[in-house]
Amino acid sequence: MKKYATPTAKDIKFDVRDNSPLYAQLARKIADAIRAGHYQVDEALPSERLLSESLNVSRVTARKAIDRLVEQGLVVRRQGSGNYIAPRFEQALSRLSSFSEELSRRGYTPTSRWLKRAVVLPTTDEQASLGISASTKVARLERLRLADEVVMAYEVSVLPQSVVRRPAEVEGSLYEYLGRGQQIPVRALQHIRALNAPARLAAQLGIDVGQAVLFITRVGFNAQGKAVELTHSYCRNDYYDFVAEMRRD
Amino acid sequence: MKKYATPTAKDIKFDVRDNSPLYAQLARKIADAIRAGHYQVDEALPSERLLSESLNVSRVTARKAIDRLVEQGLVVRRQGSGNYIAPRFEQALSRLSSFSEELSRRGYTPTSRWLKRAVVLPTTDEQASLGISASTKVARLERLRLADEVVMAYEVSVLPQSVVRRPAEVEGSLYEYLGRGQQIPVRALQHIRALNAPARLAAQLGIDVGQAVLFITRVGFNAQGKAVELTHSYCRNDYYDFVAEMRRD
DNA sequence: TCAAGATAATACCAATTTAATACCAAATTT
DNA sequence: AAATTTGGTATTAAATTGGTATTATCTTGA
Repeated sequence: MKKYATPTAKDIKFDVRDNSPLYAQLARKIADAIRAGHYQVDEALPSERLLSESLNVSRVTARKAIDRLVEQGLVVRRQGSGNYIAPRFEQALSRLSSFSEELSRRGYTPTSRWLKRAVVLPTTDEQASLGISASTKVARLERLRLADEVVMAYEVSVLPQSVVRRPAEVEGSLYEYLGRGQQIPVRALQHIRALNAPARLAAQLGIDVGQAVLFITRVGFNAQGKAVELTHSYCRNDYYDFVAEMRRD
Repeated sequence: MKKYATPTAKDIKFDVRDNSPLYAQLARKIADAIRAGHYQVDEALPSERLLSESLNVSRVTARKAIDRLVEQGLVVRRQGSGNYIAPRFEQALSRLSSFSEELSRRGYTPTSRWLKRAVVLPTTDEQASLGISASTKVARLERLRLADEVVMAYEVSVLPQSVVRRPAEVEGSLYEYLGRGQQIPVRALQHIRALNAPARLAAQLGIDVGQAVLFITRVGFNAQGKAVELTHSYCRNDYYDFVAEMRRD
């Protein structure tokens, strides 16, 4: 059998106790490797022949495995070229920076007025977003965000207690605090919506009731892909706007 | 025809574990170098011949790699002069997709109800955003955007007439139309704000006056870095939300 | 038990990439 | 203005890659 310089199939192994079809096992192994980040987006998988030879299966088997990955949207085929890792997470990439960092870069002085820093039990929404059980305690951080003494946003952050042991110690930048524990989010999904400010929020932001505000929900993931942060931001729209640079690829 | 005599470039791999074509690997390598700040904006890359000789690949391969960088908007070509790092490059990356593309990907059927497709003179704002003179005519496209027959957004796009000669011919996806003329935006700056819907907009979107809507202003740039699109979108917030994935780098 | 479907192997087909070569066109340098 | 350098384009051969049809075998369920 032909040997290759490196583990071509990138650590794909078969489980002898698994009696599901070979191609299904192979598909699962490759999918795991992709999700574990062993391949970059747009990188080619080993060719079907290479895969089949290095794993000692027929090419059709390897091919069927890849078929499954294509169905799952993990891989795209290109005849004559290869099978490529499909763009993940809709490939929407953008620089992730915290409120503090963003404002500092623009020359403002960011401050916080703390409303709450406590360890509590999570709501069901928070359990779902963070992937934790009902009994896993979380740190809940509520504060007003100010730029040069002007209230810009009301923000609620919820993080597993394992990530923020002593919430009261968080002072300025949450990300700065997290960075020390290697739990800083490297990826986040943000949902951006508009919202008519209800009475309590309006009072806190110092705006009229019903005024449109940006409502941003962010789930941040650490380097291991674990959700470590759920933040709801209610941003005054007249002082702050959200800028995104986008690219086509 | 000469046989691949010398150590064929096929054996040269920048990353032995990467099965991607050579030019793709090279493109990624150069892109990484650019992002790492090894080149200044406006600085020339090594010439194609120099690149190919120093890396022992054919000029076509080096050229294809650069092609990819140009498509990504990282590099601009100047015949007779060289390939230069594109201006205004920032590391904030996010996938740029049009309304149509976004909805299609989510399984909706996007349609448009056209309100206006005309060639007119630009407003001063539009002149500034697109970098054109007061006498340069523009195509103004106004439409309601629908997903599965439900009004999702009201959108106004303004483009230089040189880019859209016959506005009335634009039917579905604007980007699809632009793609044929090689003027498709590869980069865009979006400002996202919240807005209380004024009467006219509310009527068009079928919502109450004062209801919060997402107001998105987008300036799109083509591969040469020229502004080719200015689009204002007023999005119903209850049906559509804007999702952005962000990364730290 | 036996037939239908799933699974796997083999062989051949078609698209694409790589590469080499030659030459054109635009910009820069001398 | 001429020479040089740079990107732009076209053509062709060979190698590589995915695409597909066929067949044998195994598994599954009526």
